[in-house]
Amino acid sequence: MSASGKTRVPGRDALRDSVLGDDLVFLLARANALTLAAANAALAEHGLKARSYSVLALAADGARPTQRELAEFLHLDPSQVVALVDGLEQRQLVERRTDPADRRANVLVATDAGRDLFARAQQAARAVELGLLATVTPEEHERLAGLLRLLAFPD
Amino acid sequence: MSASGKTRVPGRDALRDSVLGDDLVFLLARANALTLAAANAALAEHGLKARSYSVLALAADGARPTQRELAEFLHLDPSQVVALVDGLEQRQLVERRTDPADRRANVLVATDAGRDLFARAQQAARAVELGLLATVTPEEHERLAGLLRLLAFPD
DNA sequence: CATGGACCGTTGAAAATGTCAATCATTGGT
DNA sequence: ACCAATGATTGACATTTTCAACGGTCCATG
Repeated sequence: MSASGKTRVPGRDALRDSVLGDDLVFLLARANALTLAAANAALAEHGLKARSYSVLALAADGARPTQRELAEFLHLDPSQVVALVDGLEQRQLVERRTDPADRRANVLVATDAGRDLFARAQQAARAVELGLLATVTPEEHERLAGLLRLLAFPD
Repeated sequence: MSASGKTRVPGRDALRDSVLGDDLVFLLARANALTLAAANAALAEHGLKARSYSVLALAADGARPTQRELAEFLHLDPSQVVALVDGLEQRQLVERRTDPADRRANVLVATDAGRDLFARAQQAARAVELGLLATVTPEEHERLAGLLRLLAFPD
């Protein structure tokens, strides 16, 4: 062989060096897909997916979000939140409490069991995240999170 | 008022400061959703979505990818690639050529019209990307791309 | 050179997600 | 007291994802 010590499959990495290799939207989509798959796999043993994990997380740390707020924050349709909360409530991980300040709204609160499960699931989630970024310094890890926050919450 | 000069809606940003605010998987999902929506909106005037744009991009820069390679690279099921290519081929933006080296495989090539459209769409796509990261230095922009590549292509 | 297992693209169906409109109960402004 | 606006819910519909099966082609064996 000629040039360098690269271990690249011919067809595959010609694509990686193509126009899309610099396309942020594409990189984001692909990174998200892989990352999501890893997270779902890790959360499966707790009976959760990334979605239900997120809802449980927000219920578990006492923010007392309404379903509307959940929908906005998770970028979901309110009807999807209904289904998600239904699932968690049936498993007694979470309770709907009508907001005393606005009786149309339901506020989400985690049960003890919910907090327990979340604590365990969170460990798994953190392990995945560290595994994904194992090759990167903690500073870069945090920098990535910061830049993603900019994209995720454009004020 | 009391503490700081923050302009935060009470309910909304309590969530942002919750556990999920540091969760890479969540940030990635949300950033991806917003970014994808912006890209789709911008590409719509060219009759494309992020998906078809990606396929067209890979066909247009002469990498001559097979559909299998496309599927792997775009993290899609081969059957989805069929539909995507069907659409582009019907619009005469792309051609299927059976790979002379392996007559099972189709190689994708952009037509002149396809390259033209891609050139225009690419400008729109770049504008979106710059708009999304307008508040960030070019160095940080590139750093973000680099970190996302790590997640998107874990070798 | 014949054969069989693996691979490519295609099809079709099933499951999961995303999107939307209509409804009921409640709220808050006038 | 009224009425437009809002939160949750339901049900319908479109889109996306995932999977299994198939015909055509390749290639490593015998």
